[in-house]
Amino acid sequence: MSASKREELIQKALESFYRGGFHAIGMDRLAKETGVSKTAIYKHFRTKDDLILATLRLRDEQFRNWLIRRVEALANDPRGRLLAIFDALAEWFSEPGFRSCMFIKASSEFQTRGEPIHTMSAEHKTLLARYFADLARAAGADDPEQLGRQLLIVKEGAIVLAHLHEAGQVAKDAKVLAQVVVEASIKG
Amino acid sequence: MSASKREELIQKALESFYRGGFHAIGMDRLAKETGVSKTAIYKHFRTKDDLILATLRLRDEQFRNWLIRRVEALANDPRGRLLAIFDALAEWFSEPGFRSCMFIKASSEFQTRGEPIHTMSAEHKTLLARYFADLARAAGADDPEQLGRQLLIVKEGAIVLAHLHEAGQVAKDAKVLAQVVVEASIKG
DNA sequence: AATGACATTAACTGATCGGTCCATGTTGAT
DNA sequence: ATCAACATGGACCGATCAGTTAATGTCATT
Repeated sequence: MSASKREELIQKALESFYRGGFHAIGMDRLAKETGVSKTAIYKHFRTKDDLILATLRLRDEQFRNWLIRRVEALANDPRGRLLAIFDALAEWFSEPGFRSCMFIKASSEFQTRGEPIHTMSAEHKTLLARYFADLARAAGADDPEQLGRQLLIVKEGAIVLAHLHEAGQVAKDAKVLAQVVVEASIKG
Repeated sequence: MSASKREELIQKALESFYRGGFHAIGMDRLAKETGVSKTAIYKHFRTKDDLILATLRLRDEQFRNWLIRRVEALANDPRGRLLAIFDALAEWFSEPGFRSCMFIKASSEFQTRGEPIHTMSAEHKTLLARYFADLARAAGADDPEQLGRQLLIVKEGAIVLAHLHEAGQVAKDAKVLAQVVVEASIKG
């Protein structure tokens, strides 16, 4: 299997797991949906968990790249970018395929601390917190790390509720919330 | 099976599902863990989903009762109670058995809108938003519904992150965040 | 003591689980 | 043309899935 074929498999597995859930999607169904035979899958991934980890690595990269680019496109100054996070989120929520965050779902199904999938989910959130903190620092926040963590809390809460309630309303509430906390955290 | 026996079954099933996950816990294992035979379970619940719904109804009642009582115990004025939500959360996060929110996990495993379990999860969050809005109204918030929804966003985000990162730190960040937004939303 | 209503265990259904094995392609280098 | 290397589908493994059936056990009422 070529490297691009392998990436294609991971991408399709990602979509299947995202739509169907990790435990709910079996390897047989996955083989059918990806078009790659089970034997071929197990040539490249020792276990289902390994494949899940590969999809999460891809998702982490794709999501953070997407977010960073969207934020950069939507605003030019650091303070504006902190708020643009939530405009990007609103766009995501309104996509027809939106089904919450893959890592929230992963940590819901793999709950034990120390479990690789759980750890991977935690790391994804750590990287986001770091990105937010970098923006906060550039914007001159009094405590950029804290502001970063707070904005991450808002983001995660918004995702959970957008999946359950009216996503447009949730996005608006989250943005107003972000404005308030950013305002309060940047005295300059 | 007596009514109290039935409640006991639902309570034990709740704990099993909370610890193990909904798809991951099979009915055989559930029978073993609850001490109630599979036949007896199916006498009272048509399907596994029906049993899950019963556990969620119980959880909704227990969690909201617990939260309301904790909040009432921790503060006497409405404004203080809005913030006490996050002191109660901190207590919950530090419990050894804390494993995120049962409804976030339920909506992660049952993702389709309209599905009873998904709907039930959404309703739980709606009831919490209503409670928060009631407190916000009593505290004289400019837009109590909005403040209620915003505090719910903070709560859900904090739960997700407390499950992944250092729970104590998350609780502190959430409380500071809540203070800022409450401050900004109550001009009186 | 006999009866009826209920709970129980345990075997069983067909389907699916994660994972393996094998016999058959398909391919590229010699 | 041959051969080695690899990919393939599909059968297969024992275990488990949700859910059912039937035979046995328990117990209160009569």
